[in-house]
Amino acid sequence: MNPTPRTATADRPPGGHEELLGIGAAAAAAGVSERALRYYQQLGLLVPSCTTPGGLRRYSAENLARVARIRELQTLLGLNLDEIAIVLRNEDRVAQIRRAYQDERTSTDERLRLTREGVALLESLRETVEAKRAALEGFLADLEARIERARDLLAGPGNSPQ
Amino acid sequence: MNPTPRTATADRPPGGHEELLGIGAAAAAAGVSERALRYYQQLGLLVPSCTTPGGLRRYSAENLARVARIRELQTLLGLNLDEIAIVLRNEDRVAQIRRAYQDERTSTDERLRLTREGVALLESLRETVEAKRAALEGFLADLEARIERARDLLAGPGNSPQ
DNA sequence: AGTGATTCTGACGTTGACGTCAAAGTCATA
DNA sequence: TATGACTTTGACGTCAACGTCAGAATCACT
Repeated sequence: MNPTPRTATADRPPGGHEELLGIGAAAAAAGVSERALRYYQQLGLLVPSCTTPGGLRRYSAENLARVARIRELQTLLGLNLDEIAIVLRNEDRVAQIRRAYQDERTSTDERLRLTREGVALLESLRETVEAKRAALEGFLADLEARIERARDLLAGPGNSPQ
Repeated sequence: MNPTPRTATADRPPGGHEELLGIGAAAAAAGVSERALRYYQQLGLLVPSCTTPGGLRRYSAENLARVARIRELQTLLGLNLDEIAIVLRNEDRVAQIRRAYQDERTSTDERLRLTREGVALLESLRETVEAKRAALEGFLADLEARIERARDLLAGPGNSPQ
C-alpha cells in the first residue's frame, strides 16, 4: 500500500542541494494540473529550475511559490495569463535590481537609478490593486448598509416604520 | 448628421411611463454588446421589462442597473454567470421579501421571519466578499511593504545598509 | 537488462462568454 | 405603403485556459 511513492514524503537528501519535485508531485503540491504547469512554461511564466538529462522537468520550492503567485494574480486580481506575464516580468526585474544593488561594483547613483525603477514598477501594480480594493470596499459598504437596514427592521417596533 | 437616431437622446415622453430602450441603445448605454444582453436573458439573468407586440425587447433603467450589477459581479468578484444567477436570485428574493414586509396583511411574526431570511441571504454574500477583501488587503499590504523597503534604500545612506 | 511508474511531446477536445453572419421580421417615418 | 434602420432567431466561429489521449521516452530500482 506504500511502495515508495518516489517523490511525495521525500527523505532528506544527504547533500544539501535543493529538494526538486517531478511534475506530478509539483502539480499536486501546488494544487494545479500537470498540464497547467507545462502551459505556464509554454507561455514563459514558469521555467522549471532544472531538467534531467533526459528532459524531465524538476521543480523547486521557488517554482512552487511562483505558481502560487500566478494563481493569486488569477483569482484575486482576475488577470489573464498575458497580464500575469507582465507582472511577473516586472517582479523579476525588481529582484534583479535588488541583486545589482547588493553588488559591490554598483555605483551609488546607479543604485539610486535602479531603486527608483524598482519602486516605479511596484507602484504601478499597487495602483491597480488599490483601485480594485477601493471598488470592493464600496461594494462591501453598500452590502453592509443593506444588511444594517434589514437589521433595523428586526430591532424596531414590529409595525409601520413610516 | 443627426437623422433622428430614434432612441439615443430621447425626447421626454408626454405620458409619464418609463423610458424604454431598444436593444441597440440599451447595449450602448450599459456598455455591453447586444449579444451579451440576449445571452444574459437566455441564462435567466435579465428579462427585458417588456417587449413590443412584434417581439422586440425593450429595456428599462432598472434593466440597465441589473446589467451593471452583472458586470460588477463579474469583474469585481470574478463570479461566472451561473454564480451570478444565484446571487441575483437571492437579491430578487430580498426585494420580494421587502415588498411582502410592506404589505399591510403581513403578520408581525411573518415580518420577522422574512427579515431574518433576507438578512441571512445578504450575510452569505457578505462573507464571500469580505473574504475576498481580506485577501486583497493582504496582497496589498505585502506589496506596500516591498515598496517601503525599496524607499528606505532611497532615503538611507547610499552604501552597505548592512 | 528488465520492469513499472512517471513523464515527454504533439494533437485534438472542452467550456464559458460571448462574436459574427445570414435570412427574415418589425417599426417609425416619408 | 414603401423605405430604411433596427431587431429577431438560429447557427457556426472564437479565444483563453486548460483537459485528455496516444505513443514513445525516461527514471529509479531489481
